[in-house]
Amino acid sequence: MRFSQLFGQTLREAPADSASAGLAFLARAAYLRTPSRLLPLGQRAYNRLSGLFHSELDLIGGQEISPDAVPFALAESEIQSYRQLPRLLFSRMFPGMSLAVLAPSEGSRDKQTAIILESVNRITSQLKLPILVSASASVFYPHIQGSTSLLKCPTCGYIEPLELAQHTAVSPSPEPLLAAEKVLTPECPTIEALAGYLNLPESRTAKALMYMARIGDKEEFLFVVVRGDKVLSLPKLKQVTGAIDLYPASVEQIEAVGAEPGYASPVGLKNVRIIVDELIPVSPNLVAGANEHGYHLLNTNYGRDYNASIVADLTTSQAGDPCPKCQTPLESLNAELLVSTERYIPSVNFGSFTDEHGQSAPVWHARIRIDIARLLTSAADTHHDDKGLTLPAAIAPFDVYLVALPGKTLDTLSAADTLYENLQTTGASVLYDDRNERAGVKFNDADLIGCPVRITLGERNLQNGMIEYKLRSSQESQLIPLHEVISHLQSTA
RNA sequence: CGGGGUGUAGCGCAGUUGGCAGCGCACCGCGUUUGGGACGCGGGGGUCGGCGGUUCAAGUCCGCCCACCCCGACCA
Repeated sequence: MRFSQLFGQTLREAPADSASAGLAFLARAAYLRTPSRLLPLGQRAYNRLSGLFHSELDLIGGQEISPDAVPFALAESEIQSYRQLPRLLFSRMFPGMSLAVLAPSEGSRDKQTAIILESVNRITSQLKLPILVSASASVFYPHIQGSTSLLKCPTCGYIEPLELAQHTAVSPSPEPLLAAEKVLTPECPTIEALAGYLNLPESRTAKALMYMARIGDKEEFLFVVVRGDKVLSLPKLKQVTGAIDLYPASVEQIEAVGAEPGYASPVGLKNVRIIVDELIPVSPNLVAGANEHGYHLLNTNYGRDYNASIVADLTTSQAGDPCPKCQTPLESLNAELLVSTERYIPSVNFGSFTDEHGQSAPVWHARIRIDIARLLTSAADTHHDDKGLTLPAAIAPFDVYLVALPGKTLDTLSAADTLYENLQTTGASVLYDDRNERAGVKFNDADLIGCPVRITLGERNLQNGMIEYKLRSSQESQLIPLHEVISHLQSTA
């Protein structure tokens, strides 16, 4: 590629709202304008990164399908026998890759997932990217400005996003159950107001949350109860209910099931799917709504006053909570999600097959999304210096940055043209800076864009038949005879 | 959800008591330069985030909305 033909220009100053140093350099170096708007240089780096994953997936039997082919639907129509499992499908669609594991059992699926994570790990270690793998098999890039909050155990290394971290089981409080009692609680539609009015800690209250859930092709009203001091985790609620989508119920929908917005309670509700957090059954004598405007009930107790169809861990953790593995207080950190893993509970819509014993069995699915665009920005955050990008050779947009400096007596430009042609015939990708610019401009852009090798053809050295050969990663350059450039490049590459 | 901030040329920014929309970089032309972001002269480029209001006159004042950034909090 001749630089004079390149689409997109380098910037002397980064956009003011650049989210990170790496993103600032990617914008300055004309790789991209925003993380989702790649320019040709950025697309080349993206393609190389994508190619690394493609090669790894080939090695472990991954097979590509078109981006709009739905793996669930394909499994239903194509999988008949246990001999056809497990399979790994993938498709490519910006900003990354979507993988689907189809397996004959939970164990097989998790094994396939682990194999994929090993492949991801080989690439991230090749690129020298520091990553964290969560207990739920997602991959994160730790970054101070990351948009995901993780909890990490400093002792055993347990890592999980805030919303998914498990809680340690709490044994029931020995407190005797008291009789329920209706009390007047004016102007107390929130837990904070209620706890303040009754002069009780928020942990002595039960909080009701109402959602409409899309489960399969049906819509269902969910009445969720968590303790007043806890925050509901929507991802956990999705997991335990199998809901694809959740959204808050409207006032009309709440009233339709017999509850009172602001003073809602599971006590006395009929024909409603009640789901409670696991802390509720072990927390006696909680204050809950009375389903009557302005009133709450003291001393409600799970099991005595109401029951639920599901009792599960439903709340978000926070820094300081005990590690579920070793009880050490968890620490929080920010990170970017690079690879997300979702493991599904089998469903009739996911396909079934005949197993070794002639019995019908459901297909187990996992979906893994690799965010290649974010991997690129993470690589830029990891690999840069004060002059620009220093991306690993495997994902740099070009192998060689060829600088031609015009001379007074020698025709350096046609010498550079020839070298450019010759380099390309060896298979090297070359960004040839043929612009009519001063040397400083070219060198600065070379540092900014960060191709692993820089070759400079100038009159000063060409008089002696030499060119200047410099690695982006090193400070010094070396002089090499012009006719040995190609062999030198091949021996060091 | 609340509070604060920002929004003006591709990028970075200035714009005072309301009075012709500016600067640096980038871009175009000519000339001089030419090994680490040159210089001179000339030039082009604007829905001042959007809608409405006040006013003879709004980038500027008022109201509403949108987007992004920072901080905080979070619910039936």
